[in-house]
Amino acid sequence: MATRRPGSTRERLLDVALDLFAEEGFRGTTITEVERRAGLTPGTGSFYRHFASKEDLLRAAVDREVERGMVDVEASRAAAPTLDDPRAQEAQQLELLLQDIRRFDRVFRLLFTEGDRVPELRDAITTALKGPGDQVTWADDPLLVLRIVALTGYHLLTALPGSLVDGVPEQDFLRALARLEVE
Amino acid sequence: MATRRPGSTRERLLDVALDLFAEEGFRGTTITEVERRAGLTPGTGSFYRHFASKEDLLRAAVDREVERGMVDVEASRAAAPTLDDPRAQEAQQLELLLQDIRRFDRVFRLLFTEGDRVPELRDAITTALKGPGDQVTWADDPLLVLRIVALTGYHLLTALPGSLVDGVPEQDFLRALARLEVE
DNA sequence: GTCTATACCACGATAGAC
DNA sequence: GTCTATCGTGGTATAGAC
Repeated sequence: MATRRPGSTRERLLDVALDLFAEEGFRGTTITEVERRAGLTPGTGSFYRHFASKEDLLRAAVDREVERGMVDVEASRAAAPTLDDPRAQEAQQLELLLQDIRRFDRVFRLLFTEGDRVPELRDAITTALKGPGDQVTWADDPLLVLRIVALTGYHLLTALPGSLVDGVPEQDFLRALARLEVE
Repeated sequence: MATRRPGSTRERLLDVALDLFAEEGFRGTTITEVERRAGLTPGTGSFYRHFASKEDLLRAAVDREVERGMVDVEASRAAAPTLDDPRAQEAQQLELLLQDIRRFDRVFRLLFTEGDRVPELRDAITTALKGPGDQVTWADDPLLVLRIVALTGYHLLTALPGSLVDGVPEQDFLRALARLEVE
């Protein structure tokens, strides 16, 4: 071992793998770099004592992240105070939704870049992300769908310096979204 | 030459490069595949008679695409009929904006995936995309910014089967966007 | 301007000592 | 469970004949 870091080696491998896959893409991520960041000697195949292949690592990392993310989303809902004012309630809902989107940022990026290459990945994520019971549909609530779509666009554009939403305070954007109405 | 295709070899190389880079990413794209699709014998270095390196190809492909895109955007504006009804005008504006976003789809994806790796790429695209005179800002027109952000989200989510906007007809979405008002 | 051939290296993966 | 050493593959790039 080189730098001792918290968690089992397997867990550390999953941690760094998700970061790397999301930032560099599947092909852009090298096992050597994964080993390095996990505190193993880079270039040695120590990695393969924990996972069968690079693809195996990708699947395991995404699986764990989706599960964790869903737990977090549920927890944030449970922890949110119940508000009387329907306006405040709506504002809170938007804030939570943006939180959710951000929570799934890495898995989301992976979905865009590697979704076609690993179809089961796409299926696993999309079915997980919309959850079992509380499906939002365009037919039921177009305004809500529109808001989520806008939040997604906001989140993605925020990652691009120099884009439209550069310097738009989050609170302002959320407030504008909350005040939208279909005329 | 294998399959004779229109345009000079250099142009064909740029064509296929943009597709491949956008779909497979920079590292996921191989010179061999570029050669194959351009009608050259794969695996031979014929490519290098036209470009100095793979990075050179990326820059050239993006440069050409941004220039072409801007021409197309201007042309679509010039070709659009002038409408009297302000409602119809707004609807038309949204349709044109969605067209623009789609026009830049490949360059947009590249911006997301390779923006950090090639910073000048990001700068070139972002400055080009907002154009010189007609900058839209949050302070000036928040509703318009919000609409563009929503269109961007819609465009990106459309690429993901099983997502929220799956099966939402474009016309419905545009109409809803057009009828939005800040209460 | 395209091909043949090849140098060179990075990467995924395995075998085996400790 | 980590290291040393190594194999095989495939990818960027170059030299040179045609």
